[in-house]
Amino acid sequence: MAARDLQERIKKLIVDRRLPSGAPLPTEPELMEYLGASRNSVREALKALQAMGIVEIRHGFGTYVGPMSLAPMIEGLAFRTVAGHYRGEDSLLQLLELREAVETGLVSRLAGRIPEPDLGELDALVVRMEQQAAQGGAGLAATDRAFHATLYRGLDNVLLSEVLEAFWDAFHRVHRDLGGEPQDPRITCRQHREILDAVRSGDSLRAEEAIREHFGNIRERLSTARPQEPHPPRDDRA
Amino acid sequence: MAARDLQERIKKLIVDRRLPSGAPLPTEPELMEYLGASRNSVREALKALQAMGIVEIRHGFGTYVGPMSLAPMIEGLAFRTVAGHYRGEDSLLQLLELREAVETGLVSRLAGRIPEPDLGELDALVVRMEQQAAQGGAGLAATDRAFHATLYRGLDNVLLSEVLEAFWDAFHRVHRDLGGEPQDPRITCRQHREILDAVRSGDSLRAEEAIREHFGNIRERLSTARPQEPHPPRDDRA
DNA sequence: GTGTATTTGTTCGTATGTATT
DNA sequence: TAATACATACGAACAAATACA
Repeated sequence: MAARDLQERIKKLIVDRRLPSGAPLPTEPELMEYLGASRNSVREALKALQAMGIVEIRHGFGTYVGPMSLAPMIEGLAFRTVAGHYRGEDSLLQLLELREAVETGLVSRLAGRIPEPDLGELDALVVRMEQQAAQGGAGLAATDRAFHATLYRGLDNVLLSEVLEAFWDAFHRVHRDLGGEPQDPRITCRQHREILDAVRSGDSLRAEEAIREHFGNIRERLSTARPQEPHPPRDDRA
Repeated sequence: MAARDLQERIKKLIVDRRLPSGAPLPTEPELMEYLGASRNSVREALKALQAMGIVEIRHGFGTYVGPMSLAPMIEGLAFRTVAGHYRGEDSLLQLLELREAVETGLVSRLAGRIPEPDLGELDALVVRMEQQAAQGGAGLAATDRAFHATLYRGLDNVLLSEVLEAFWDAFHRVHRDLGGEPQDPRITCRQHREILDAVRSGDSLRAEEAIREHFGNIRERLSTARPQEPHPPRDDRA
């Protein structure tokens, strides 16, 4: 029996039965009978589906419908970027440009249309970012991530928000695993403040420019730091 | 031995040895010895990596480093969208809005900066599209895909282009599998012509508006056609 | 075209670890 | 603590596809 078919039939089973995220899947013996395949074949199919985030396997407990998050996409993007980097491509720069291209387009549409509570939250995030910058910079990355996530929440499109977060995660994971130098925290803070002021004022062009400058800063750090690195890479985590 | 580790160690092997796409991986017996695991465990790890597009397994031939394409991302997005649709979410609309948000931002940056040969190619594509529309509409989808791909080629970022194509593929695969009605070919042709004229003229706002109108057209077909569909879904292909 | 070696695909049986009851 | 159900892991065998002499 073709292994490729097994994956498709399990996916079909999830869709047909309208199983929501977290719903239990049939056990392996049940799947063996339902699919007419051996345990190993079923397991290989489940492993592949797990890698795509479609199912979730909990040891000694059972198999469940996955959270349908974009985590596998992050995984794939990150690996593609790391592998490309060590082969001499400027894959990390391309990933950064991808983020820049998407975010500049979005922020200009968003300027002046961010709900008040989100603006307040962004204020608080910038303040926290300034505190963390003054105290050595611990936790800065998380705050930066939250800032970008909150900024684009007003788009009211969960998928779009998740994609942006996925791009952020992939970039920062690769940047960290490759030992990239962190930004100057004060400059980063100032630029986030400027982004917030711009979108609050409703000036699309200014907001776009603020984002562009923010990314320009990161890009400079990227190109000046290491043209190529010969040392063995760190292992990236699950 | 944790199965999760095996995947990571195989990925690490690829990166450490700087294996390019298409390079042969060690055979399963070799991996068994190198990783100190049984054949079944090795195979499960390989299956998972295959699902992520990191390795490619060819029956009776060998295992190779994958093409690192975004095909798994398309697969994941498509399934997530289909599953969400049948659970009553407007996931397909969200996917369309994701494309619209990204493309409107990009086309305004691109207006007036598309190299002449690409403009000529776009011309030819619109002409072909009009021919296909007149002849019943066969092959229209492929031409539409090529139009969007060529349009954003000038961004000179392979990753960005691939991501956009991935979004296109995911949307159209789901739309087709869900039995969505095709657009009116004449309207589609006219809108693509307008997009081309706008970007050629260099008018950013006009280009943005043209893209928005194009997507607005698709969105209407989407919302009027089927609020919810109770019939069992088609199987989606590998 | 045949046969053989290599490599992946599939299956079975068995033992072990883990969580629920 | 014991019993049960489940996933995890290993080893061995045979089938199928491919390459090469």
